Amino acid sequence: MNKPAFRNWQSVQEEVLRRIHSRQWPPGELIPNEADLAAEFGCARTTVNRALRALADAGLLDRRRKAGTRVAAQPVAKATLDISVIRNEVEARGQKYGYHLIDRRETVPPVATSAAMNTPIDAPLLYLKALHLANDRPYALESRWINGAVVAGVRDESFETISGNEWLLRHAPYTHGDIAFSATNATEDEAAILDCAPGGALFVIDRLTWDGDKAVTKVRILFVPGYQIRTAL
Amino acid sequence: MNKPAFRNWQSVQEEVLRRIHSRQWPPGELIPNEADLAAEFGCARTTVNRALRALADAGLLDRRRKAGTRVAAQPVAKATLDISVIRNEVEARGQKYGYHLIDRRETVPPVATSAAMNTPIDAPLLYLKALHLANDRPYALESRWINGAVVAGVRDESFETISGNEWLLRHAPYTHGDIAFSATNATEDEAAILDCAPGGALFVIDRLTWDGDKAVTKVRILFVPGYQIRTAL
DNA sequence: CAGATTTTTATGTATGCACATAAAATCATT
DNA sequence: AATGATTTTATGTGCATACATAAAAATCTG
Repeated sequence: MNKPAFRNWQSVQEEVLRRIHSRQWPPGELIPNEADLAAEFGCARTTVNRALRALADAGLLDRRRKAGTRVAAQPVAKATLDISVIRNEVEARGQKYGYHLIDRRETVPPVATSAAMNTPIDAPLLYLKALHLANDRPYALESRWINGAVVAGVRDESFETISGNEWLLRHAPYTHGDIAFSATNATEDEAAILDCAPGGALFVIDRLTWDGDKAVTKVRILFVPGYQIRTAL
Repeated sequence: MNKPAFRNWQSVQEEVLRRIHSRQWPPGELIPNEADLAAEFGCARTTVNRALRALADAGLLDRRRKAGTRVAAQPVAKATLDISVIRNEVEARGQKYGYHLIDRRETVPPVATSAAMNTPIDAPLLYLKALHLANDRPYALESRWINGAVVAGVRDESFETISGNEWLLRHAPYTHGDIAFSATNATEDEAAILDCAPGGALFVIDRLTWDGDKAVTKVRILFVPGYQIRTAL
């Protein structure tokens, strides 16, 4: 075997990928250790490590100290979705973005909401309901609860020209959150707002955001029928 | 300022994260360069680099050569979904997994399918339709087209005891693919199979897998109403 | 032989150094 | 002032080395 000289970690990664795809290293198989690969590729172990680590991050390799590195038996496809600001999403499609505030009030939320956000059962929260538009057509309906006790200055914001989405991103720090995707049938109300048939299948994003142990905001976004969120594998 | 001694890249990352979350480094702001941070943290620049690179990968920092590193103005939340084998998904919930093959035939697909898979319009493909069960209840309905010209040995597999999902993972190499999530209303047929109301909102995963420039398989999976896919941010 | 202990080994990471590279900033030239 | 060449600078990466750490494997011990 001549030495093709793998001079950078990307080329090493490509070669490893090639071997995985070609089944030269089939799923589940133990691959040579870093030192050996480094010798074979004619580069430093650091470089091999970088390449393998990236592949492990991507879910294609399983690595364990001492046990070695093996090709993932079931490459848990990691679909990385970019959940951007809706405005950006719409504009990225080359469409005109529009925003319309439907409701804004400070009120005591349903118990399910205060429970999920871990707020006192009788504590009022700020509620926002707004419609996002693409080329003047309904695009997504956002219903949001904001914890005014955590987010400074929300009560002074009318949200008539900026969505909770964007405002919070700019003003509310957060440490972590979780997100869920699902599908639901449009209620009569929702159908009227989104200009679709009642019962239409809506794509749903539910998101709960925390700053330490305090809930910042809980939002549910309903997308019009036909909406797709896509990504490469 | 005393020196807290940041001895590893994780602790550096934590500190940087803390400064971002606390708005000490607000969104859009340029942060000190690697060398300065290394000096401040009392570690090597390499270590700072590792920490910042990881954060950039996560979408929290924007980095450009010479221009420096700044806090992402709009931290595109990257939701990383683990699309595992359905069997694993079910079993991970502690439920009993079941599988039932509904249909298997070799036939010429609809033009939309052959177009998407870039196969000759009159070329027959292998079609599979199967139901995944959790605790003996319908869980997901899989409809799949497989390119027999690309996948060796598919024609010899009955798929009566193993899903296309798992079989392909073990036997068919692939280089890339794309995936889309959406919502749809259950047809009469689908409702009957999934034991739900016709028109019920189903969560949909569409996936198209390639090996180089040849399509390997195209699959649509419909999940029963109520299905959620979730992840942390 | 079971169970505890030690050894071995592959990955994980910190460091100093060197150089590559992209892009902003500056300077030179017309 | 517009254009183009040059310098500067922050990030990107490679490498040799050293040591840390987890976990498998081997060894010891009762």
